Amino acid sequence: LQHYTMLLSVCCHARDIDGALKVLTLLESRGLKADCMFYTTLVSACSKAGKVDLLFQIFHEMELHDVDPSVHTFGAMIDGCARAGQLPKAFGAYGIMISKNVKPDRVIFNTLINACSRAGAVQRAFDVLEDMKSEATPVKPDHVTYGALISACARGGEVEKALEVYESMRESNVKGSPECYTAIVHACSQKGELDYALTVYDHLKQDGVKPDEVFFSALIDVAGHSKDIEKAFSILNRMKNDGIKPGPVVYSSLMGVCSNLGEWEKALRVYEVMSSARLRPTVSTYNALMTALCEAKQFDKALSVLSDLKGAGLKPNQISYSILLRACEKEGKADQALELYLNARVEGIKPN
RNA sequence: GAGUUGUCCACAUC
Repeated sequence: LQHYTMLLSVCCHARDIDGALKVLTLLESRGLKADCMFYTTLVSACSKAGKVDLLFQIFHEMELHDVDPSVHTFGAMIDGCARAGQLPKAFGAYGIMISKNVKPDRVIFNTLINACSRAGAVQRAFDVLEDMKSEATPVKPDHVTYGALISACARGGEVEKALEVYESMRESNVKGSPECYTAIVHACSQKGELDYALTVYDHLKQDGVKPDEVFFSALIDVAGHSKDIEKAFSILNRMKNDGIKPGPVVYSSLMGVCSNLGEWEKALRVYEVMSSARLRPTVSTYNALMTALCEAKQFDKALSVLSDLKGAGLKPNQISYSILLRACEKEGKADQALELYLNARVEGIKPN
């Protein structure tokens, strides 16, 4: 069983669901019995791959084999339903859990809150918060709870409410994670509230939380939405002052800002800075650069960025080709469009 | 060996 479980881990890590299922078949063909963790790992893999039906099939099989699902199993199920945008099913899984007398823990409640968040059911997320507090043995919100709630409000466009949650987090004894601060900064970006976002940066330091790259990336994005490209670039210096090296994550955001503001030459400069720092751009970095170039009618440069992308050993994605195809459309380059389209197909990219 | 929160890039939707 240990060996098959290791094999399963490998498949799940590679996001190879079919392989993962084969491991189950193999294991059974050898007369072995999968245990709860094994099934839960499978359920989690389905969850990440968005395969809800398969997820329930595995759950069913688990029951057939008399393996009792644990709170982890239900957590993975609820999350899988949520990722697939199936809020009723998520609560359905929760109901099954209760009926089996499995006690919901904090992770379960956090998962439910996140499920509501993804479905845009902000009020319901707060209902879950009340539910957890009024359990027989009350479950206290933690940093994940706060992060999920802030994100729920931000997604629902309820920035004021997000701020309330954020403030109550800071008033509580719960120490926020960088995610919570990033979420509130992101909420600011909707309103172009650069000043408040920078205040959050001060809070974070006051609160003794170590900012990470994603946090700075969010700050850069807010500066971009406030159309302040100088501020966006200056965030890099703040990072360095905090002893954090700018990496591909922040450069990717910066590239996005340049692109949104039509600054294609600055975008190219960012690209050069990245290469001289020996940072590997991500696909989204390349996409942002191609967008900037296409909007500036620098189509040939955009094409050479595409070949850089491939040369770096990365795979262009659906977005990469959408950007270029749209540029072809605007400039009447039908032949090039067809060629790109055929390339995309050959590379296994499905049109949406 | 298993479950939960954060950023950026095209399009579409509102």
